[in-house]
Parts: sequence; structure tokens; C-alpha cells
Amino acid sequence: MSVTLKQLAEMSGLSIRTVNRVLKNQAHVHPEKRELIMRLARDHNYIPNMAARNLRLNCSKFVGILSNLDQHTPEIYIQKMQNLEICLKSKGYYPIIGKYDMNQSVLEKILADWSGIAEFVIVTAGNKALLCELFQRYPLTPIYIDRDDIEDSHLLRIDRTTGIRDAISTLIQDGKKCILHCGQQENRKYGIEAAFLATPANKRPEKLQIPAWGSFENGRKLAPKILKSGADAVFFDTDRMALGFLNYAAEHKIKIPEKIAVIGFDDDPAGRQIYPALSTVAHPVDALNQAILSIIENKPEKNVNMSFPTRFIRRQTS
Amino acid sequence: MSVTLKQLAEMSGLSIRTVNRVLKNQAHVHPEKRELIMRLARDHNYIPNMAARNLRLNCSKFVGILSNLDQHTPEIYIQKMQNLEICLKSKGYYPIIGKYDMNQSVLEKILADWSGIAEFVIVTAGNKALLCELFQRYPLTPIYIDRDDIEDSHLLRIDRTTGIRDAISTLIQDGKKCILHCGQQENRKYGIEAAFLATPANKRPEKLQIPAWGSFENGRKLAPKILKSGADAVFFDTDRMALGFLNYAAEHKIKIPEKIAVIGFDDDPAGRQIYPALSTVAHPVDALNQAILSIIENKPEKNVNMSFPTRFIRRQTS
DNA sequence: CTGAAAGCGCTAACAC
DNA sequence: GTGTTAGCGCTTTCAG
Repeated sequence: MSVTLKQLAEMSGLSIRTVNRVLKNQAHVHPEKRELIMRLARDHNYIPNMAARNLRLNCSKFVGILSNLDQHTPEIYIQKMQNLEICLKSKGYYPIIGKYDMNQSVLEKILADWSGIAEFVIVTAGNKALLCELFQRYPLTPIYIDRDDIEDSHLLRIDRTTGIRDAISTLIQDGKKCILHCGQQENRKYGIEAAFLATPANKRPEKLQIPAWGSFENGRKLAPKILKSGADAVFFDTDRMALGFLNYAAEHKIKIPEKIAVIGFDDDPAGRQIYPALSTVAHPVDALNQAILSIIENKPEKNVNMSFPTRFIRRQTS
Repeated sequence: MSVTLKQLAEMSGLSIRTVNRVLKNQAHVHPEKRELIMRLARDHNYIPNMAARNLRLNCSKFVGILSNLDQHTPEIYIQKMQNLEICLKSKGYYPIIGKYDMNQSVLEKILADWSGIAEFVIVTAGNKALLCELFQRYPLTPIYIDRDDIEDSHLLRIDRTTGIRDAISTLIQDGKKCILHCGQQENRKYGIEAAFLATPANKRPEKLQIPAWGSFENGRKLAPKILKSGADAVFFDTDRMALGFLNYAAEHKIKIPEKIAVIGFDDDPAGRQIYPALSTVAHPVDALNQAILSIIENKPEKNVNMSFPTRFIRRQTS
């Protein structure tokens, strides 16, 4: 299909080295020969073989991405991934996609298949012990995103506290008397507590909690309970759950935010498309991507360890 | 970092070939030596270099994906992509992601960077002439998805008519008297016409059209006009537009589907999360993926050219 | 200016 | 059973 350097050399009667010089636009080649080779290359569609080049140079333009893309949050996933891809490509890198799998042998196969092709692997999911052990064995450098439990590797953490704290603070400033936390994730609680601690004790609203996993269905199912709780504001662990609640509210003609203010977490695109639009806390997508790129480009000796704040986005439900 | 075959050979005092035999589990190696090499390999973390292997074997486990992932339909994109990834990985292939770019030189860089790494590129977007010319020059085989304008390549088309025809047919069977098409895409019209043609002339409902681009905002904006049109059923070019309409309807307490039945197109995940859930027409994702995989695995000499039907999914809005 | 040649890490045909 | 060797296609050092 495509010709090789060697073939061009034979065709032109010159050496591989000279052909290579021309093709890489290096100096010290007789203009006429340069011309000849250029023509030959064009006519025969010379396209360098990246596999060979990467092998020789021991470098690569590919970055593995290991994530679990669970069925429940594809919107969030794509939102982040899309930005990451754009960000990588702007520097000439391309993501290779793999799905995290609990099964060790499946995971090993992925890493084996990537060894020598990619240099870094961005990891956004998985079991700590397994991953650490695995990456020790494969010639791939992991960049862990949003993990608190891993050390001795590049680590980009997400600080959920800041955005949630700001979200709850606006509720308090708005004079809400009873704030309900619907969900059970520890990291969400820290943000709520931070907002309460920042408020003078005598001005603090009441605080309730309904523990639940953050699905759309749970949001719907718990809606009656939430509405009966007496809370005038509710923070959901996830936008999905908030959307479930809003779905129920719409069905039952409950006015949002008049009856109860609603804030979610994740900045799910669907939250922008409903009425009223969902207030939420967004991930630090851009800052994270910049950090990733910086690691890939600079290959720092020392492990990078940074934390990035989330951000409150006020829309119509609060 | 990782040892090479050669190093293992030196360490063991055996030849590369023998080491290679052991590592590939081939016969004809003395058990003791096999044992020794296995131990050495394990101890030194031998991981084969895929770049080298692929170069030697002139084959690759990577499949390029060139798509444009526009900002307006990330949900649909991810839905399809997710399935494709799972499907590819089940056979040991991994997608390499690239974003289609109008700019020829950007595109050339991508293809150049992939040459020799990937063998096939799945193309879901782009300008016909440009792509055809480009793929002629690069040692990459394109698999075009959902294009009617390309020949002489692998071509997997999507038949939008079938699903839309079925959707409209149910509306007619439900006794709708006036069906409105909100949108302007030609391929959508064929499906509507097919349903009308399949209906005895005296039983055909009235047919209206409001041309518009399929955005969420347009769905909202056109809602009053649609409601005043007298139609008792509306088909939108996209789920986004349908969602916009439903958003307006929810805000104004308009009963769906009692007042007007609504059907969208694309099977946007958001359509399942709203109340009432959106009836829609879904893409033939699975069949498409199987066809892609089949091409990649079998590398057929002849160009594959197939068409896949869309499918009506009835939910609550119709 | 130009070319010979080594070598990236791996595979496999072909000896012995 | 085992080793030698010739590549895959490219880069680059070193000699002319």
C-alpha cells in the first residue's frame, strides 16, 4: 500500500539516509536529488510508519484512559472525556480507550496490549491494591484522577468540599430554615458541614439527612418523603437524583424553587435542559485536563499531587 | 523499566529464540530451561513491547475513530461510542479517538499519527471529497458510518425511514387527526411519508410541518406555535427539540400525551429521565457495531455496504 | 553532501 | 531441543 524509506531509496538510487534527510527537511542534500526524492515520495504516497518511528524513538503519541463509564452517568463521563480529548489532541496526543474491569486478567490484558504503545494511562476508577500492583509490573505510568487512597503515583484529586460549601452557603444566605441532604456520600457531607461551620451558630438552619444512593429512581421515590420532611432546600448527592426529584415535582405540580430549593452535584447536561434548570456543583474539568497534559508533556520525575476545587453553578432551582 | 527478550536471553545464557519459545508457550524447550526462563521473566517483570510486535507482525489492535462529537448531542454520541468500545474490547481491540476537523492539515496530522498504528478508521463525520482523497493517501482503511454519499469503501448506512414510519403509523392507528412534523431534515420526511402511504387514503390524518433546526431551544420556542397549530401529535427531528417542547409543556401545565402526543428521534438518554418519558426512534447501535467488528476481524476484500433500520420505542409521550 | 550500518524489540524461517 | 539470522520501518551516529 504505502511505500517505505527503503523502497524510496532503491527507486531513487540514493541511500536511505538521504531520503530520510529530504523527508525530514534536513539540510545538506543536493537540490536536484531533494527534488527527485520529493517527487518520488509524493507520487508513491510515502507515509511514515508511526509504529516503527515510535519503536525506534521509544516514545508515543498515545495516552491510555482507563475508566469505568458506568451506565448511570454517561453524560458526565462524556462531558469530561470530550474535554480531555480536545485537550490532548491540541498537543498531538490521542486517547486510547479501555474500560476498567474488576477482573484482574481482563485488566492485565489491556495493560499488556498497551505496553509499548502508550506511556501514560489516566485512571479514573478501580481498586487501589489491584491497580498499584498492576502498574508496578507494566511499563505504563498511571495518572490517577480523583482518588484519595493512592500514593507514590501522579495524583490529581477533586475537592468536593469547596463547591458544595458554596452551594449550601447560598441557601443559608437566602434564609433557608431547613436544609436536607439527600444522599449518603461522605465527601458531600464535608462540604455541607463547612458551610454550617462558616455560619454563626445562631443563624444556622436545621439540618436533615435521608441517606440514599444517587440514582434517578431514588430521587423520584424519595420525593414524597422529602416534601413531607419540612425542608425548604435539598441538596442531592447527584444530579441524577435531583432530576428524579424534579421529575416527580413536575408531575405533581410542585413549584420549584418556591416550595423547595434544589441543588444537585455533577453538572449533568440534562440539568440544563429541564425546566426549571438545575442548580449544581461542577467538577474542575479544565484545570484537571491542564494538569494531565502537563504531566504527559513534562514527564516530571517527582510524582505530581494536586487537588482541584469544585464550583457551584446557580441556575433556576435554587 | 521493563526487560527485553534479549536481556532475558543474556541473563539465562540461552538464545533469544528459546526465550521467545518459552514466553509464547511453544513446545520443544527443555523443562528445566523453561522453568529458568519463566522465573527470570517473572522476576524481572518481562512485558512484551506491543509496538515492536505490531511492527513485526504488521498488524494492530487499535482502531481509529474519527467523529465530530458536536456539542449538541454528546449524549447520543457517548451512547453509541460506549457500545462500540465494549464491542471492540470484547475482541481485544481498542479505540483511538480523534475529532474530525474541517481543516485538512489537522486531519492529515491525525491520519499521519495513526498510520502504522491503526489499520481501520471508523468515520462518522466529515466532508466526502476531503475524506476520500485523504484515505487514498494514508495506509488506513476507512469504515464510513451513516453516509449516503460515499462509494468504494466500507459503508454502513442507517435507515431512518423504518423507525419513523413505525412511529407515525402508531399515531395514525391511535386515531390522530393531525400530525405535525417539527423539523426540516429530508430523511425524516421519508419515514413520515412511508407511514402515510401505508395508510388507506381516506384514513390519512392531516399533515403539517414547521421547519426548524433540531435544538432544545427551538423546541421550547416553537411550542406555542405547535400547540396552536391544532395538531394532536407532533414528531420532532431530534429528541433535543422534543425535550425543549416538553420542557415548555411542563412549565405551562400542558398534559402530554392527552393534549398532544410527542415523538422524538435519537433515543437521547435524557428522554428516559423526564416525565412523561419521551417516545422516540432509536439508532441500530448493536447491529452497526457487529458489522464494524466483522469488517475489522475479517478484513474482507470486497467493500461491505449495508443498511440498518432504526426502531420505534414507545414510551409515555405517545 | 552522502552512505554504511547499528539498533529499537520482537517474530519466525531455517539450520543444526 | 536449541541457536542463528534476517527482517518489520525508522532514526541517527559516524565515516567518508
